[in-house]
Amino acid sequence: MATIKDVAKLAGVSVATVSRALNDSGYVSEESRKKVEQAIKELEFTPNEVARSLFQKSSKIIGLLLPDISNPYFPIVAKGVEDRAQEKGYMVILGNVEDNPEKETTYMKFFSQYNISGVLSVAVVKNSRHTNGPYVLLERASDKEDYSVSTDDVLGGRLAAEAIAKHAKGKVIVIAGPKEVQGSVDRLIGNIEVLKEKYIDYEVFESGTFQISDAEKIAYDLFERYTDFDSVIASNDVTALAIIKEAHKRGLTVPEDLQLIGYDNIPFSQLSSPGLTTIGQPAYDTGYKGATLLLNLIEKKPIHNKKVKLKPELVVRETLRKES
Amino acid sequence: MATIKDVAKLAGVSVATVSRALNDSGYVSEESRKKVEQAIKELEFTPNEVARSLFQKSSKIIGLLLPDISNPYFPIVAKGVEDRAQEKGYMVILGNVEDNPEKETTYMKFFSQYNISGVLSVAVVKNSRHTNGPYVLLERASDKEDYSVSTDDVLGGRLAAEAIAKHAKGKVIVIAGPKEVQGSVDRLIGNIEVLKEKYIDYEVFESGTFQISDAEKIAYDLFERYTDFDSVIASNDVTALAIIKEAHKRGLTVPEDLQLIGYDNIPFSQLSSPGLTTIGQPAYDTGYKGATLLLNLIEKKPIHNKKVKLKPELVVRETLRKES
DNA sequence: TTGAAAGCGCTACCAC
DNA sequence: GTGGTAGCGCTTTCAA
Repeated sequence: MATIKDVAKLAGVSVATVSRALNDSGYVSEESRKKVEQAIKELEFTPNEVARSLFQKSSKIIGLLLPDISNPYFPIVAKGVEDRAQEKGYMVILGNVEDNPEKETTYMKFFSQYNISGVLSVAVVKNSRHTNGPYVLLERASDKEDYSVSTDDVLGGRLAAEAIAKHAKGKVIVIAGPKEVQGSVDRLIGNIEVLKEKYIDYEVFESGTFQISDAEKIAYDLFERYTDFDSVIASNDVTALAIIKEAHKRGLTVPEDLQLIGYDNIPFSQLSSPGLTTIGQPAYDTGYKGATLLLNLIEKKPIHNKKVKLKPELVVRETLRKES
Repeated sequence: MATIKDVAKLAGVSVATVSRALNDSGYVSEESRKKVEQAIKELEFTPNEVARSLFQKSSKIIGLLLPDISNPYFPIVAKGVEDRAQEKGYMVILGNVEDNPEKETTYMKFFSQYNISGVLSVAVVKNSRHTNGPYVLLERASDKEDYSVSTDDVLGGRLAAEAIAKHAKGKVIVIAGPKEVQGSVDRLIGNIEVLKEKYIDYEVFESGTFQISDAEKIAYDLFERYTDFDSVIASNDVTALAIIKEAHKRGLTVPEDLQLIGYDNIPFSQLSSPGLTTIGQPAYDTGYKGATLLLNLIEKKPIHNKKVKLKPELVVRETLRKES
């Protein structure tokens, strides 16, 4: 690897001049610039970012903390982050924290050891802000956090309940996600608001988890616990998919015997059969806009909007009954 | 952030001693070590990895190149890599290259700028070895590559075909993945070997892609093109799931009218209904063992096995007919 | 407009 | 056993 010294020698100037040319800082004569550019090309020189960040105390890397990379929703967020980061010449380091505060702490420590310039977090843990640097919360915004991009979950909850309400005949079961997650309580609020407005009979089933591995158990428990329902509002797509499967196992047809709606619009909700009607979370946008916000913070650009709110939308497929 | 100098001052020793204590290199008296440890604790000192890597010309970061992070198979691989890396105190930087050689080049350049100590690649692009450092290929091993961990795809292909053959009545359609990918040609070889051995009527349908977005089109084309088949061997689970859906749309029941088998055992194959019978690729193990191999390479430990081969296995669920 | 030189935090050599 | 110091590759004063 060629260094800035090699470039300087070849170009017949000092390293200081090369550095200035590299960063467009200070004065460099047209002539010197030409010579430097030529030398850079010849040596295939690329600046060593490690040395650069040692001096600047900040590297062009951002950290991304995800709760569960095997849940297909998060890779999409990650892709949004990655795309935006790459546009701005940043790399992203990914940390899978699995709702484990210890892993989160470990990562935050790593991050600061590497002079990471900012972090994006979808982690669930409260008070997890172990950094003084730029930090933006994704998806699970709390009131106290300064910067965040999240989806209007109350609205999403309303959308889901409205869609279900239109064709509900019997009781509606609402599956509630973990109470610690603001987003899932908001959805529940939205669900219930609508159900009450329309005087629809419902019951809330606490599932208390978002982990993919538990979805099947939830589905099983649901049918063991209740019998007199014909509609369910699931807390996420994974759960909804598990419920479809369990319903089929029990000889029920979807949506005739049981209609249901998911939440997230993960890629697979499209491939299930019947295709899952769900609420689309703008996963990619969340990542992309989150990264944009973070990068603006890092570059100390003026921020118009500390809390970006995205809108969810109803994605109609085949798990809701037709007009009845 | 406290630095090594602060520690030295507080402990009343030189920075050299602190460094030795930190790295267990050279002699440090018990007394000095105690004082240093005390000072470290007091100042909450953590070594600056950037400075360390500037000197060592290598950071405790490994790069992971993935072809498509939204394909649920890859996040599992990533998790295996991440777990192993974290055990050894390494971080992983993730790059989503989307079978795009340019993005791959960009990442490799980033990696070298950050003195990354090694890279793990599941990327499809040939001759993509833009590095002289430790490099291990995952999943898509070619003959020429020195280090790799991959699954025995011919065996996987055989397993799939054997399972299908047991209950095939009419023609079997074999969906072939992209020819550029060694793994998918190997699977096809395995498929055909068995089908020929058993004198089963089959046809090969070239799909030419692994991208999730194309799966539905492939499924549609399949039914438009052929009518006289009752079994399909899909090139991956995503495609298989799309075929189930298309079959249902056309009023066919699975597995009675159409039996099929996937490949990969992605998490969702379990949640589909009926549950998808498939060939399990040891995704997590691939990542975990790949990282182990890479880390051994980095630490210049003796390598027993340059090309690790993992065994696929049949995962029986509900898309194959019972004994007929 | 340019270059010499200091220094970012750390490691490793060498002398004591 | 220990400490002084050079130097990793870069940026940024400061003088010239």
